[in-house]
Amino acid sequence: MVNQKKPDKMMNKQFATVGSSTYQRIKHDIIFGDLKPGAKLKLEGLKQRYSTSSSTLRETLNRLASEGFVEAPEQRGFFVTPVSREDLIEITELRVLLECHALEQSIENGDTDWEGNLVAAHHKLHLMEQRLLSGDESEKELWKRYDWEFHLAMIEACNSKNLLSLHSTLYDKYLRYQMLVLTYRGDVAVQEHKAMFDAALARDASKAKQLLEEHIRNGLEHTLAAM
Amino acid sequence: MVNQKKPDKMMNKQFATVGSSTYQRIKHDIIFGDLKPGAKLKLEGLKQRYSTSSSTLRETLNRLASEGFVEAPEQRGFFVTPVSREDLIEITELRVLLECHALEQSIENGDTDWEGNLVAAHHKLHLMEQRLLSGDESEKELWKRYDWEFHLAMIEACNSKNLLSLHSTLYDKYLRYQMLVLTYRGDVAVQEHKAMFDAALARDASKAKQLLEEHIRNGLEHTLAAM
DNA sequence: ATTTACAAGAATTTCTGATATTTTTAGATT
DNA sequence: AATCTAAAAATATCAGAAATTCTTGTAAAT
Repeated sequence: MVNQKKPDKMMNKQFATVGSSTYQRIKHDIIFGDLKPGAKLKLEGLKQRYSTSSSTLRETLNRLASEGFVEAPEQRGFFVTPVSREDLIEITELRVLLECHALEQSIENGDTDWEGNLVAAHHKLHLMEQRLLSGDESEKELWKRYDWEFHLAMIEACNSKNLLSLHSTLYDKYLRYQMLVLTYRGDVAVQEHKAMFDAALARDASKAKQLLEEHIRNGLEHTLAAM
Repeated sequence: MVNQKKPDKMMNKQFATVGSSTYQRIKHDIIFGDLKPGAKLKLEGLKQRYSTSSSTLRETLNRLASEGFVEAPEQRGFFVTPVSREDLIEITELRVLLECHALEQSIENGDTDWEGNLVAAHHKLHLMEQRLLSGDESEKELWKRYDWEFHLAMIEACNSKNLLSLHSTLYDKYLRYQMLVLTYRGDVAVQEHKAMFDAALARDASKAKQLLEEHIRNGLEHTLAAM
């Protein structure tokens, strides 16, 4: 007999509650630019757009405000956090600091599972990059997902939930800037990924860190130039 | 509790809205242990305790959840985030990483205002430490405020709002652990503060970083031993 | 004795609607 | 152009109720 505990709930497993679904959707729309930087977020409008009530919306917006995707000046409502060159530079510097540190720890602690996961993540990213190089730019979201999963796989064995959590938020903030300029660095980025991947598997933490730092900084230059 | 003073025209209004006041109060009660780690936060009870409605409370708890002071498992309500040795170690490592980096930047960029602020902050901290050494442990909140203001003054010229914001949250999390064991390291900490202060004023970034790292790690050992 | 099943009760999530307060706007005045 | 004020818009807060989910105690089954 197949063991199916709760077949009816498994369908809606993706987003259990209206609250978390709304959170995901608004965050997505901010990161992918559907909600423009600086835009006023009027409760009335959002109620319509996301088919939900003001209580749920205010909870969501408060969460996003505390993460830095939304600004909530006292008694003046909510705004999408504006973008700026300075902010992008700050975000990037922090990402270099945290991600490099996490990478070092991860390379030190990573076990066989970590390696396996990393190989898989790099493979999937590489396949996607081939498609992008051949001109198929149709699936930006998928591309960024694989990029995220690769970077996460690299640092996942760092042994610090707090660090992974901070890094995840930073990555999302960086991602918004990337989506804003919306260009692909092409073959260069592919090679950088491959080099980092090799250094990590070879457990060469020092080299991996250096490559990662260059990779992130190159991305910054590319994005700054396009702003 | 970390408290930014706002030199506004309306100083008499400590907290403008019910929401922000409730936020401050609950955060304070978590950090200072009035709301115990792991405790269930029942809406009914909180409504009474903080004299506010469930909407406002849910907004507040969502914010605190996103900062990591509260856990909000889906459809099971809210809990004060539990404590653990591992978490304390993670927090400490992150604080070393971020605060040392910020200190380096700050020493590099700090101008005359920065120096003046730092001198003042260290002076106030030092006065308070003298009182503590002479046995007057009556004002722990004040002591921690001066400690915070000193550490903040050290890194305030780092030129990164994002970094200062992350650091502030980390400091608060670390503070909860300190308040949990509630002991004073005494003369040793006083000397560490003085040495860091001198190195920072002398613009010796490398030495200041090293001293800061030791200072934070010594605090960790002290807290771990008392847990 | 331990596990399973299920119904009653408790708690949470979500929504509606109402009120007080504050901010924004638009028009009038200087 | 700058300022003031009244009206309109938006926000913050609250109370309460419906729907859903979780918890728990008790009975039934293994």
